[in-house]
Amino acid sequence: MTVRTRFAPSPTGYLHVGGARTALFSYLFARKHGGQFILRIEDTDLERSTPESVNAILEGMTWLGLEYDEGPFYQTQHFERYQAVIDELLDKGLAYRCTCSKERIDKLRERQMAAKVKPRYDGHCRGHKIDPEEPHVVRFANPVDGLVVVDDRIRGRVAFNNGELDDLIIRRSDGSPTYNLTVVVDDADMGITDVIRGDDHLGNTPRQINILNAWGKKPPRYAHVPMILGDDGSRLSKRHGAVSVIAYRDQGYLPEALLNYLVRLGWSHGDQEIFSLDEMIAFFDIESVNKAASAFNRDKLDWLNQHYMQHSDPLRIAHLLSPHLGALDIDPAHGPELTAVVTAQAARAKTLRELADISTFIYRDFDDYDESSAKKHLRPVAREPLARLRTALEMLALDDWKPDTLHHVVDRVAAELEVNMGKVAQPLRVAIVGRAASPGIDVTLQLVGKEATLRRIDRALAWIDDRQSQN
RNA sequence: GCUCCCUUCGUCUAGUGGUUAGGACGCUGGCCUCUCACGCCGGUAACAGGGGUUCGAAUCCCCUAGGGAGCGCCA
Repeated sequence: MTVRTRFAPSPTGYLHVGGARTALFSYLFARKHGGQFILRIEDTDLERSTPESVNAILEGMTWLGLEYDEGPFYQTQHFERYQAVIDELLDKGLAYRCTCSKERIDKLRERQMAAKVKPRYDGHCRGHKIDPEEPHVVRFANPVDGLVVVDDRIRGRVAFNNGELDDLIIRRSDGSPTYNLTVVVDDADMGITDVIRGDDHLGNTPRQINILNAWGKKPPRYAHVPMILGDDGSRLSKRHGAVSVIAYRDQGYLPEALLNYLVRLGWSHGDQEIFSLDEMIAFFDIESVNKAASAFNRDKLDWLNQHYMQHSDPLRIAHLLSPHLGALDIDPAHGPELTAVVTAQAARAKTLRELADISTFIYRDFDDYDESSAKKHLRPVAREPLARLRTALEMLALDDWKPDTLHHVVDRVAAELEVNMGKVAQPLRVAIVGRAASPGIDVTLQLVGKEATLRRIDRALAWIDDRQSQN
């Protein structure tokens, strides 16, 4: 039987990192076994489902590159099928109509909590003859005794006592089917062989297995993956920063970095940290996913993101960087080759956004000098080196405005003045960049260009003079 | 309250009866060096606690503690 997995989010919000990891695991499992990965939107909650959320989920999946072979399917389009199955269950006496009021159920729950027992429906309407015309819900007649065993690929064997389970509602009084019924029907109809989902569903699994068994279908294999926690160990939420996959994109993270980060959360392959998608597919093993929840750690994501910015094709990074420059009102067309910027700066930033941020000096004059940098390097002693640099650089032909010649010029000025390279390069750097950090001085000058370089040296000279005259 | 699940450095993890408990992020010392990064070398730091089983337990069993999820006419 060929493996078929699915990712089945409910469209009540964006695609968050926990869902993304579940999707990734399902995707990898399917790919590894040469099977299919299916996307199914669980939109049966008409109240909370929105088309915006559907779009956000699809957008997130696309950005991550988690390609599905079938779908997206929408449960709202399967309503007739669900009704048919419920009717079938009703006909066979595997489900029954129930007219218990919410008030009665609430009271029952209250009493049970007070008696320190697990709140559950008491089967009051079981065996009652109820007129289908009367307002009612349909409940699944759960087995009263015996054991349901979930043979989970991650959790191992988890047994539930049927006595703990109650007769869950499978059709609401408005006629709509409920979650536990719809998943079961869709998974069976779609031939899903392996259900990989969040472990908040572990408790639903025995109920679903019971429905499947009653209905005469073979349950799929299950794998319940633990949840992702915030960096403080509590449930991941907005207050931990971004949880939406799209927010990571907007902040300048690379999809491969997020994927790589996520795959290592709860799973490992020896000591390997860096995984291409192909390697993930080759090595991923659902059985070795950890049982414990894990905390999301931004620092490690940053490290991976920088790694990929540094080691990916500069042309691709350049394309992805472009919009971030645009957000800073910079048109990269007016400047050096973007790939040159990427090559020079990638090792200096954690995100594309930061990469854009530290590269603005290449495109336009900075506003103010970084205070401590200017104080340290634009002192009166820097006047002479800067003046000499200006003269020497001005004489350079545009064709010679290249790293090696530029390096020679700076080197020569330092030699003439019999000072260290740093005494010359640092004032120059602050003059050009506005602060004391940038790529090598030769590369920095090349990226900025001759015209801006001379202009900024003049500005620095004026600044030094101005400052001196004030004292 | 009840049911189920979980517990190795701060964090992600390796480890499946015998290891100086390994790697990675972070932090940190150094090297490289025109700066900042990158890179390289080194350091810091963990088996939740208690009982067993065993010649020997991070590894097996039990208990305790702590954490989590579920107990919807949500998914």
